[in-house]
Amino acid sequence: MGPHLPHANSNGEPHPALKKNQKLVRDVLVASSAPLSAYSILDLLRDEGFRAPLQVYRALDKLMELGLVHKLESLNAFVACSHEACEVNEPAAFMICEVCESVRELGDIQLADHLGKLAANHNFALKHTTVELHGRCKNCA
Amino acid sequence: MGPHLPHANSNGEPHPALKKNQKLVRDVLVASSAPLSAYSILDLLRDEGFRAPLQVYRALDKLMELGLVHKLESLNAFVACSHEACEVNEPAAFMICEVCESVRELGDIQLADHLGKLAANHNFALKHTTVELHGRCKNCA
DNA sequence: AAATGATATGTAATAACATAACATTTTTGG
DNA sequence: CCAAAAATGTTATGTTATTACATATCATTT
Ligand SMILES: [Zn+2]
Ligand SMILES: [Zn+2]
Ligand SMILES: [Zn+2]
Ligand SMILES: [Zn+2]
Repeated sequence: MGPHLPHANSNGEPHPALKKNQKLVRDVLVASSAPLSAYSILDLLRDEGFRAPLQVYRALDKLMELGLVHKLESLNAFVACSHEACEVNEPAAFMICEVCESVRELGDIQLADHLGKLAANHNFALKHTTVELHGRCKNCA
Repeated sequence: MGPHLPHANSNGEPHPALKKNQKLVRDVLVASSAPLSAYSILDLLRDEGFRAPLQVYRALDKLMELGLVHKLESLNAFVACSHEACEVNEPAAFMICEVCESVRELGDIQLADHLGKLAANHNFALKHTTVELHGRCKNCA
């Protein structure tokens, strides 16, 4: 706890407020080509001092809140956001390859629109959508 | 094959081949207004002789294969199909109320179409889609 | 009827995913 | 500096799902 902290934000980081654990978790997700489970992340961060699942889940919760990470419900796994951060404008869909495990995050306006109208037609107040497409990617077809 | 098998289907059942456990599991799902976790189903079937999770999971696997039951990935829970059985024509989407836990299964052709084209545009061989809408239903808004 | 093979079921143990509860440290704002 | 708030560390526990192996049931073949 040095007296004269440089005190971040002098840099151009889009999300300067990330804490140590949050940054570590985000980094392993960004570096990974496939989605990672919370426990995989835990294993990858043992050397950085991680000991318990909660350290991972707490970081993930915050990162998801910031739109920097998304959860793939059908895999119980997590991916870094492909964009700067989705935040308000939610991701529309994920295409998940069952062979190479690659994930592509799509921001299809028309799809979001369609789902919005679908909900409206049923007087359903839409809060959050989960759209996950499983199959084989271009390379693995 | 056997000489004189009555060979089911003399009755009007859409899926005559259901085994005892499969029928029990299906019945509790049909009777439930909310989706049920596998362990809830297990508890509900203690009196019928169920003792272990696998009895439930095996029945669920078969029922899902037949299109009689669907899994809600975002809840880790299961619902009976609202139709006779989805089988080939997959369900398009589920609207899930966060208040009353009601689930409405939708078979929106246009949505299925849109997702199909989206996949095709990316040379993605689509096998299965998960679309789950979270929010508040008409009654709970 | 007896043997076979395929499917369904029973049971115990364990793996995988996630949260509760509480103590301690760090950060932040006055 | 100080108090409040946020983040972290740690243990224990809860929840969801699968592996492994034994047994039973039923249709076909001998
Ligand atoms: Zn995103
Ligand atoms: Zn692939
Ligand atoms: Zn259905
Ligand atoms: Zn409702």
